[in-house]
Amino acid sequence: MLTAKEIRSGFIDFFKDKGHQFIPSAPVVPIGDETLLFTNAGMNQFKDIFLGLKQPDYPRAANSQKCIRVSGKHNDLEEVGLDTYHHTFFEMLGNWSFGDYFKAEAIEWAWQLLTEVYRINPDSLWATVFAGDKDENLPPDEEARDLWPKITPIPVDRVLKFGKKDNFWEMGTTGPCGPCSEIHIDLGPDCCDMKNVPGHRCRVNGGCARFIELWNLVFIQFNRKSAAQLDRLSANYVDTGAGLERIAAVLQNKSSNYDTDLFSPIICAIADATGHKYTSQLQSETDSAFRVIADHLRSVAFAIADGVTPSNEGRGYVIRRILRRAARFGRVLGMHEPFLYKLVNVLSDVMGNAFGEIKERADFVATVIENEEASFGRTLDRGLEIFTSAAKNAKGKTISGQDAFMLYDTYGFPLDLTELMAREQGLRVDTGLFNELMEAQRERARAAQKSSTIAIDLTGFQLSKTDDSSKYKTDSITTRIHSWIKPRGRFGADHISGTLSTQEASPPDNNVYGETIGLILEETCFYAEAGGQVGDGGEIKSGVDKFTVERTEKIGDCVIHWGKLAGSMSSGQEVTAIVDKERADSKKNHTATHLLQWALRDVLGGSVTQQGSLVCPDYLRFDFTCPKALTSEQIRLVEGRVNERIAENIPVACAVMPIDEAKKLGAMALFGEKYGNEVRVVAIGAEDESSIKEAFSREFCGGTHVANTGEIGGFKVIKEESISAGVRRITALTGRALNEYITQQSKIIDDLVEMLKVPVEELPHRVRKLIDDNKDLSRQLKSAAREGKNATIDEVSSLLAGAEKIANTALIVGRLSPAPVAQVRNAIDSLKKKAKSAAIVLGFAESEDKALLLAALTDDIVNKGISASDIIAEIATVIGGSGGGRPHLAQAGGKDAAKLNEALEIAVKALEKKLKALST
RNA sequence: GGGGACGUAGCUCAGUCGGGAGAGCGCCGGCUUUGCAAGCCGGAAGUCGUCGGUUCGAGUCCGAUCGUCUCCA
Repeated sequence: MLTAKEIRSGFIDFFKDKGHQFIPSAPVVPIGDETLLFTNAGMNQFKDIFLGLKQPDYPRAANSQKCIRVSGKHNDLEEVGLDTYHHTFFEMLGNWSFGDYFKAEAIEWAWQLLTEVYRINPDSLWATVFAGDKDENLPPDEEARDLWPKITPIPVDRVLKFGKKDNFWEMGTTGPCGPCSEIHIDLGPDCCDMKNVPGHRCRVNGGCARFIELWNLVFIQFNRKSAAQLDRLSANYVDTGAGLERIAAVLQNKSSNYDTDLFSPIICAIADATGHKYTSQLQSETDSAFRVIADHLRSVAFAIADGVTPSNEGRGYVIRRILRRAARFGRVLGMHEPFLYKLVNVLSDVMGNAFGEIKERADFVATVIENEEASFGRTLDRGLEIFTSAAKNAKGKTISGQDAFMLYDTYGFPLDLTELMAREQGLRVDTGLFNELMEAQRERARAAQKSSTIAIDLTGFQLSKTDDSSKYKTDSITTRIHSWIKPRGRFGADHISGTLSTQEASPPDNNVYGETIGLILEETCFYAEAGGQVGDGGEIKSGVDKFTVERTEKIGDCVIHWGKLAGSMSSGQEVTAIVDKERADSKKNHTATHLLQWALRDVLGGSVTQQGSLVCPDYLRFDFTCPKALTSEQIRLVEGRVNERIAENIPVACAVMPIDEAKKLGAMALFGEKYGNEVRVVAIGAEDESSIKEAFSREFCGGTHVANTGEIGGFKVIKEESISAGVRRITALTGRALNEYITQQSKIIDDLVEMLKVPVEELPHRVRKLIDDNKDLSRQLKSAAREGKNATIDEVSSLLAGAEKIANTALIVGRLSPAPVAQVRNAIDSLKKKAKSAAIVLGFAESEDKALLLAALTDDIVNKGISASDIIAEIATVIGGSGGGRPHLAQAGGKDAAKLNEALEIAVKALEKKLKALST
């Protein structure tokens, strides 16, 4: 029996024999492709070739591609675990022809591999071809239909025709597309899982498990320009895909992918960890949990190894959702504490040979998973409390849709968990309303999305290859204009040559006044955004005519300068391209980034790995793996190391070499980054190419760098923060920006010195003392008020002595000297205790235009229906203010301090009246 | 990119209509006990995330900002 490892290498070796270049799997995170969350097919990394944006390095290629399918057109997330073959993570075996061989060879080799190498019984295989589509004006693929029986021993009656849904492949709404031909296998009547479905008949594409698709051969021969327009491509491509997991199941004679040796070690490890047994049953709840966990572990682990960490947006959010789904199914198996992270080692054993990254980063992956599991535990705990109150709110035994949605949307508590717990208490959940609210949320997000996405579709433009090698050598060159990209409508664009102008007299088609357009040169010294370094800005000039470059982008091999034209320029015209002076700042920041990475590894150890970086003229940012925050001591050490190297004015050399040679030299590559066969190595500490071995820092890098570290001028970390579990971010400054920063900081210090009138070095001590004194004083004030050791109490006591009494209630009204309100309130409290029964109104003037009044009543008076807030409201108007409070205490403020005495007199009269009314 | 929630004592949180900053746990002291656990009595502990606004008065209302959690794309 073939192992999965043998099946994988068998595939690759077979196609190597047929002249194919083996291309390693691209990362599951597509670099520089924001249209795609995750790599979801083998062809992703060749997309630019199919789009005609890039020339292939080889005419034929083969690989086994790591794929994740969780969103968009192929969303299998909710299906996983319920059947034997849906996965969020899988490997796609594929072979490609880029304008080389076509249908005949693709069919012949697929058949040969399946029947001769994998030794599948030819009698069980079926083929399908495209039947054509009248609405689309697409002819049937007669060529493929004729080839099958001609090239292979398959009988004509086992070559079936299917429509557009099954046998026509499209990448998106536009772009390359073509008919496809699939190979299916008949596993025999026993494998049908739809025997109970009335009217079911086992057949190819019939929906049951007896016939399954093994391999899809796509023949790309058209380019879709619009829904109505389909053009024939000049070159034909072959793009094939076969799921490794499925083939392994067939060849290992298993009815489920989860029973193959790709999964069984993981399933065993889950059994060990949970104490449950896996019985390979479809209807079993615990077995489904096993499958979900095994599948999700693979997605999450590979995504993390390729640089995604759980977060609340984008790819990171998808990973969080998958991981939490796995954790939740873990609860079905009784696991309430983190345990998924323990499975990473087993996964690394199974997959580590084919995909080294999972082995190298196993510890990091496990740490990230463990943290995320723990965080999910906290989310659930909090959700449980909120669920309890939602359950109390339930009317008519139904938890409202709003409550269920709030639990989900705000607190991340899964709906099915809400439903499960509701059932346990004999309650239902209003899922109808929940779904409505969910849809409204989606609609909001979609509506907001439209206005912000500006993606210009350049499909099928056959863009030229720009020679941009001089970007490393110079900031200005003389060259010629090749062509233009002119945006049209919202997402479309035209690729044109000729003259564009901003002069009023020019024809409307050529007038681009105020528009952002793309300029393509024959050669350029502009650096296009890549590897974390932002694209250059600058000018492209010819006499008085000027094109201002705002941003530079590389699509395929073509460098596009986006910006605005002033004047008039034509294709073929000679121009001078000049990069902004800011480029020099980017160079400093980029070399400093390499020094930073070296220093971090020096101080923190070799486990520091780059997770991402941003180099722009103003600052640099570096993300790296590190379990906890750096101490200020560590940051100082790192800064010191970098600044030492800058002071030593060490030379920086760059060299282009084969990737194997670069690896041998120990140059650091970026995880999750894809490299070609030739890589550029930037070495700090090497005089020239020949001495690269002597450099202390060697990195794969296509960016621009200073020639000597001394040019950097200085380095300072201004921020250290966490961006997700296990990943820290450092932001730092060099050169010009650092100078500006220092100037600004020292101005602040100067201001403080001026304000506090102390020498600089005593500043911290002085501020500390101010804070301490302040704290001390407010504490003293508080305790003085509490202990009654203040003038207000004395004043108030003397008022009590001379107070009028109405039916045993003391009527205390008087004016006090200014005091803090809290102190007066406190005095009132002690007064109330002494007087037993009292009505109190006190006032004082804080300043000429600010007076305060307080009214208070003992409880016995309050109980008889008099309210302090009524009294305060009445007298507050006298001093031109307003106020309020509660029945036993109220306060008011006003602007007219001169009328304070008048207000107090009115208070006396009002209280006398009320108290007398009570006593009669 | 667009929503929602949260930020109050060392920790977990309450704080209604804008009107005296609170509880439980923990901490400190005393008593009880051979000791421990426990109990009783007492005590300390706060920039209510930060900044600004409205108001006589803001933990509470409004705006900005930082941080944490969460959903959607």
